[in-house]
Amino acid sequence: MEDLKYCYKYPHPAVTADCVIFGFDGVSIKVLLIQRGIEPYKDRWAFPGGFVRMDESVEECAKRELFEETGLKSASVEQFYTFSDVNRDPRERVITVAHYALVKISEVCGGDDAARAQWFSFDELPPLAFDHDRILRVALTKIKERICFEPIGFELLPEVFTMPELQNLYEAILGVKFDRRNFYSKMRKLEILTQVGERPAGTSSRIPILYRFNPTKYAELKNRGFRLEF
Amino acid sequence: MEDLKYCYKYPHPAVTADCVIFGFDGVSIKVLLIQRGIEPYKDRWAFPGGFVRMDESVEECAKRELFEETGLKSASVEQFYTFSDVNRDPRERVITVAHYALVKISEVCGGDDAARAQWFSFDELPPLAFDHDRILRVALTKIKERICFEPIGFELLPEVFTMPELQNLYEAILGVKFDRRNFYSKMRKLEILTQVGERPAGTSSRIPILYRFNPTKYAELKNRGFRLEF
DNA sequence: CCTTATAGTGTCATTTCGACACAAAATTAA
DNA sequence: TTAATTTTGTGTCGAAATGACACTATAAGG
Repeated sequence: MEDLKYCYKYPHPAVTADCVIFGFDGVSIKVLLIQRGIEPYKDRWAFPGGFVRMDESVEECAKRELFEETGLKSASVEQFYTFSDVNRDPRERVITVAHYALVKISEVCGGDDAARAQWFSFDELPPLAFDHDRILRVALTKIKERICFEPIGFELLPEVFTMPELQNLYEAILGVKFDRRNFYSKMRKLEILTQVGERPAGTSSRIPILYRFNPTKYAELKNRGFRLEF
Repeated sequence: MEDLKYCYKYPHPAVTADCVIFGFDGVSIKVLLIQRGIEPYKDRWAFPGGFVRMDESVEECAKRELFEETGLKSASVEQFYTFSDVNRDPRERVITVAHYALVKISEVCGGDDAARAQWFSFDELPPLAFDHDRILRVALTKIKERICFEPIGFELLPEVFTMPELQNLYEAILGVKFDRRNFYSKMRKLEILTQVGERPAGTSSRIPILYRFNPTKYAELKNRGFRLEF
């Protein structure tokens, strides 16, 4: 018999923090999953996550687990929903605060810490542990909502990117197609992009222009209040 | 010494569900608070809420506590954020899943169950217990975001209401002023309002037209996908 | 009875949105 | 090598939406 040394007058649920990690490879959105090494759901794929310690908030827990299990240090870890169905974990009552993180996919491709971590696109998802399929669906919904208020795309793209890449990202997240020319002018009007280097030729070329996200301009824009319409 | 009969191998936080209840009296937004009868923060005002039982989800808990403490049975109870700062409760580690509810203010004015419940507007708020002032600020932010996607106003207004009332509600929530005439045409174009009865006079009168929210029309609109712009 | 405040409606200029065509350079195929 | 194709960047133009604004009628208040 194990020693049960933490005792309470009333029953307490366990609390975990899980982390849905989104990446973008230039074409489609990916999710980072970890293959479980222990029961329950041994060998099934799941989101990084773990039990909340008594000296950390759930956000801190999510960041810690993210780092421990994937080596990632992402600033943009944000909770989006708390899943509390009574039987969502077969071991005991576990309530999980689900977070999402947006990372540049290059930061984790060298899987040193992340021996059992792997990127999946949505059309090749393996069966997930626990209720993680539901968590993923909710995460996607929240991301879609958020992209209309904040240019979260720039956390998914490399430092320097092209306009077609940015459009692909928006199309992949929202699941729609945009007119390329209208997307260009809309983005240019926001004035949150800085052109990097010179355009290769005089007027137009097939080599795309490189851009960088301009956080200063974005802060100004956000202060004025705005809405990204798509 | 009390009997501590629920024991675990690892420490578990307590989990509560709190409920920020919004109402609207035709002029300004109100919050329903309950005066605490016990320590800690005895006699301070707080949101209805309580500990999550092992056989209920946090949403069920929020609805149950809401009913037990105010007599309200509101369908629109929705979680919006989980607060997990380590020392937010002096008794023990308590993580709370915060919800908000939108209710018609008339449903609770007869305070039978709610002896210690009282509506407050934002400019006359008493000091709140725990971190409930922070919870309220976050709740307000979430409500503002949501009103742009769903016509939540109708859960706050009586069954039958006037256009000026509806505009006052939007202005109170978003904290801005709209041009009355533009607001009218924008609302009329949505086609989610049904006129109730006849207009008093031939062309214009000072007696406002009564409207009712049309859930069928709204469902159609929502299926098409839409955005309330303000 | 007169003044004031509020309710309803429509106009019009400006801006935005969304469909669309063209030219230049790189890639691919022949 | 040459021609066809793909990709990138930019501008136009009509339709639709936005936002400022004026007028009339009636109820309320003094």
